[in-house]
Amino acid sequence: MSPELSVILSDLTEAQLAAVTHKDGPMLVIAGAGSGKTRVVTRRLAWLVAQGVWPAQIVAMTFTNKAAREMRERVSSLCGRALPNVGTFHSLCARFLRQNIERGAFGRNRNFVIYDDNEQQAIIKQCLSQLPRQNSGLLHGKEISAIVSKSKNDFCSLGDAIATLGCAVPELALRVCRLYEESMQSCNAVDFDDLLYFVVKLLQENPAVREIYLHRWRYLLIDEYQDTNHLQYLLMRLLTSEQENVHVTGDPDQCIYSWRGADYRNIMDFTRDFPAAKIVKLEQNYRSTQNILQVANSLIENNRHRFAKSLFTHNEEGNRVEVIQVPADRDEATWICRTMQALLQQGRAGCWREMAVLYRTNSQSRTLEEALMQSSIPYQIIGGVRFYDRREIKDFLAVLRLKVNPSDAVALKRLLACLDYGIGAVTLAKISRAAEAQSQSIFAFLCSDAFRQQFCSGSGSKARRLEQFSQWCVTLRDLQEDNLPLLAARILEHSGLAQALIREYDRSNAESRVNNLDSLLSRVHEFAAQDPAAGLQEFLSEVALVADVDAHDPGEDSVVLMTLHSAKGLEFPFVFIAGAEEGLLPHQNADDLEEERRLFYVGITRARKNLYILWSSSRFFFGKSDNFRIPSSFLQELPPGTVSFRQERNRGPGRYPLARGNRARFARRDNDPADGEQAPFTDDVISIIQD
DNA sequence: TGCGACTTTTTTTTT
DNA sequence: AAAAGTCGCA
Repeated sequence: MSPELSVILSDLTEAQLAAVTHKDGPMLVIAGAGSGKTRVVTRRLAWLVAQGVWPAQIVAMTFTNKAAREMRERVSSLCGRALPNVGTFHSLCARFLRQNIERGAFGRNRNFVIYDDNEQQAIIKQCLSQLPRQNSGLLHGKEISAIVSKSKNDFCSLGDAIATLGCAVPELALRVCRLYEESMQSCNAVDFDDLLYFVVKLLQENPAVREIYLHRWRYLLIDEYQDTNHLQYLLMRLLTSEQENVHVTGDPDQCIYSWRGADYRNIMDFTRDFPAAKIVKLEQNYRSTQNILQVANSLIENNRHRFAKSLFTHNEEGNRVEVIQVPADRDEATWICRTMQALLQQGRAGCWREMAVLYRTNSQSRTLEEALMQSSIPYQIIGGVRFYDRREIKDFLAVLRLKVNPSDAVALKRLLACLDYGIGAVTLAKISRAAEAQSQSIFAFLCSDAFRQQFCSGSGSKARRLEQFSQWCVTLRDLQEDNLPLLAARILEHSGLAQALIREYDRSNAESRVNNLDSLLSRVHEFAAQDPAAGLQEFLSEVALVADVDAHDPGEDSVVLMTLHSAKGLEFPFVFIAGAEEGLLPHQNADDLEEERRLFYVGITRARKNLYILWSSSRFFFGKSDNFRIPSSFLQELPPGTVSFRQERNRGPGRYPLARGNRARFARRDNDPADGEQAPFTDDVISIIQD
């Protein structure tokens, strides 16, 4: 055996070895939480390369960039080769469409832009506002996006999607949905779902194109298969040839995205789809203590719809899982901080990054954040407001997008709102109509002489402002530069965004926003360094597809805060699950109790050593306090011998002085013990940790 | 026509 | 508590 191969095959159990050394034909790997799935997947990829498969013939699809990046890095360190086709469903499809979109009849060209949810909503609102007066207000933007998304993810007609989802005004909804698709096309834009939808359409309607890719891509691997939806299933089928070299891995107990169309029946039915499939079950857990695993097992056994599977471990028994009741959400946060500090002081935890707080909703992070700041505990929050969602960043991105794609009406509208030319929605609508009459994009029209004749010939200040804006557009259009970072810098400079920010905000506030603009520029630098051939368009594509979890930096020594959803695939020695209350976990709006249970299961199985589950008798919602919270019904499903329940009666004195208006103080990370705001739980915490 | 002050709604999870 | 949406004034 070559030394390389012996590394690839070292330290594997029999089951893992079977999964790793499977070459041709379909395979299903049912991989329980912590059973070494990532290891199996990366070893198999390296093994295929060692068998002589070209890296370019392997396609591996994941849900997050982080998972893809990790896979690429591990494989390249195992076999020294880079795998070019490892990526998320969305990024691989985006790349495919850049090369092939003009082969389909989608009305888009290769410069298409990807609209995120906010931009999608902007388009939908515009469509809604075009409706006759008496009809406005009958439909919500969210309803429309839900219909559009469902029709693509289920690959069904808009009419069917409307019927399934139910709508008070179905005909009207249908009209708006069609209007939406037209507007997207006229902006040369696609939404997230379109990325996959168009690829599936294209492969279906173009057998010749499909043949090319089947020949090029010989081995298909799909990670987290339990979370695939019908559209992704169709994509998988289209990319699988008669040889059926398709390898999927997943865990039905961790299907937590059914609200996005994920259907765990895909994984259940895999052997029906591919009768020749070999199945490997990985049931030994290498991550958690026996106690944690027992808690997880007995919880998930309450689900009726599942694939029989029971995880076991040879790890030590470990501490009992703690369930703690606190009086209020602030106390929950304080208790967590105190416990974290105690864990570190006692040397039980080696550093901050070994600890994570998981919760059901992003809004829960605020209270936790305040307590962490006050305790001077370094933290990173994953999710909530993304860097790329910040106002000033989106403004900057809008200029870049307009430069690449002059049809981007949403970007144009956004810019008019933030650069104060004093041009509002009404004027823009007028210009838009005039542009349409000339069958030009708005941006192209703004640059034209026709626009100046029509709108700038008057002598008023308005005509002057429009003329100035027209000039601004022309300059933007004509900016030329081969060097990507330099181009971005010149565009920013020309945009006048920084000046507009300084005008709008007081000095200190503007400063951090201008800094954010600069840090976007440095991201362009990093991007260009990584991929020198890439242009603005590639940068924008990548930016549109980054997820919250992708921002998680495991190298940074800080406590991690994130939703239970984002935590899938990660592990931490010490895990705190906050807000285990009825209405929150399970969430009141959830329509599948079993999925909520799986979500809790995912949270529990993230923990290696210690697991703390908290619930609070009162909590702030929508600015009001709910004082009658009851514990999650899931807590009753935990095995009593393995869990210890306790009630924390003390109220943290920190709650009152910190109530409001003191954010600025938190921002300074100085925790002065003399100010009497030390939390009162220290003794209790130590007793918990010692038992 | 544009903008600021007021009122209403919203928070489930995300590529 | 924050964001979005509505209304009315300059």
